Amino acid sequence: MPRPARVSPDRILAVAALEFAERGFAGARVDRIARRARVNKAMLYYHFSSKQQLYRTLLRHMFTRAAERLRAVGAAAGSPADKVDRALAGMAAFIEEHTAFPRIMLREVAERGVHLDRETLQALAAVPRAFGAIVHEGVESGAFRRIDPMFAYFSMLAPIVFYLAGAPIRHEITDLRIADFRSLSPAEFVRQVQEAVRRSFARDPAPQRKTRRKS
Amino acid sequence: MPRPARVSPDRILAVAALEFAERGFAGARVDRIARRARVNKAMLYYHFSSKQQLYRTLLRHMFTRAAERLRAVGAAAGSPADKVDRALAGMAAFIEEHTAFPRIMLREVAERGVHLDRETLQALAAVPRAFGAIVHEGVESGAFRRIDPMFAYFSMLAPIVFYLAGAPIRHEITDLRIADFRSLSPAEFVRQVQEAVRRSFARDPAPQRKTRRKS
DNA sequence: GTCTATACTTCGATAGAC
DNA sequence: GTCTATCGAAGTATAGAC
Repeated sequence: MPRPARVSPDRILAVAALEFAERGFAGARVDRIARRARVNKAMLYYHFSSKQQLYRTLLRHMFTRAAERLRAVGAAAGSPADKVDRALAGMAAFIEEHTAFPRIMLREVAERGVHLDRETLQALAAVPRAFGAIVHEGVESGAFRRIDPMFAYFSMLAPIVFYLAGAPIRHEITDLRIADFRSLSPAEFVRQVQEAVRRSFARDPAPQRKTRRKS
Repeated sequence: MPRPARVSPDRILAVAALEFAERGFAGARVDRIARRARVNKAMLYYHFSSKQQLYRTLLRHMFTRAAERLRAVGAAAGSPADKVDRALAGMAAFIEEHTAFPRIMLREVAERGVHLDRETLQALAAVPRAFGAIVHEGVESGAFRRIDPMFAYFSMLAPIVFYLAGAPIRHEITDLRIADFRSLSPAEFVRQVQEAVRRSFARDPAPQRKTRRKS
């Protein structure tokens, strides 16, 4: 290892994460990113050829890290149910460490992924795939009922992303005395999701009424 | 009723929903909204005093309609479990009728509600409140286990919003042959959520292992 | 690799006639 | 209520010295 080079690209990426999370791609200002990263604009354009390129690089990094974390959970020892618990807790921890992550994901879903190129989409796809591997193992081993992996992914991750990212709005509503939206702490919320998922995925729950419901 | 007045304000709002959903508040262009609504910019500013005012008016309308729909479900006859099913199906239908709605919600959560004033937050708060009323009834009547209303709201709605809004990205990933993300149809996905929520909310499921899990 | 200065474009909003 | 024309601010990106 020669030297701790690339200090300014890394600092630019860290600042860009905050800016893109806070304002979105269109609202983000290259000037502001450069200033807060303590480099000038020309320097930023020297490292990243455009605003879009900077954005894509940032997202690739984020998705890759999140997927690595999930793959580590999947590869570790434990029952499928334990892995699901740990995957949930792991993503919640990842989100609290990288608060920009859920906000950018929320925005990108709303934008239909228009800013993402093939490479970035590949990094993104690794996240649900890591989730899917865990769920698949549980289904194959008979620990879970037959569950669509994409359904599992969304029913697990979406509530956590939404709840954590939605905290400021709930606090605002509570502070203005519009309604009392004080509710579960993030940790407690994650436990509730774990509990719900455990019940939902379990192979043979208590025989409910045998009625079939329509839409 | 004198006349079908206010045709242009309504048309502006309809077009603005598409523009704000597509580009976000910062990315939305007032010029584009005016052109696509077939009014000129000065006319738009005559009806809505600013871009922000237009945005807030739009959101108030959307939230109000969604909440009304949910309150209708809550007020109708049926068991709490049936109402939960119908609330889920109702929100999915609402989203498919107003595709701008989930995208704007996603963005607004990411923005921490910075564009919303008191009146708009009031309209927003009515949505989880209508959900909460249904869940509360189920808990009180003993049909459901003790569930935090805010947890119920997020675990029900977030997957549907995310899944429906995320369809274009999944299709893109599938089309580029990065991964096969073809999965459940929207209707089938909603049924899966209904099934999962039924299992999760049920009062006394099959006694699982009595182990307690940590984080 | 790093800087200053600026070219070029597009935006939100308004003036003022009709 | 509706229009055309335009202002002033702010944006992305680059030129060119060091």
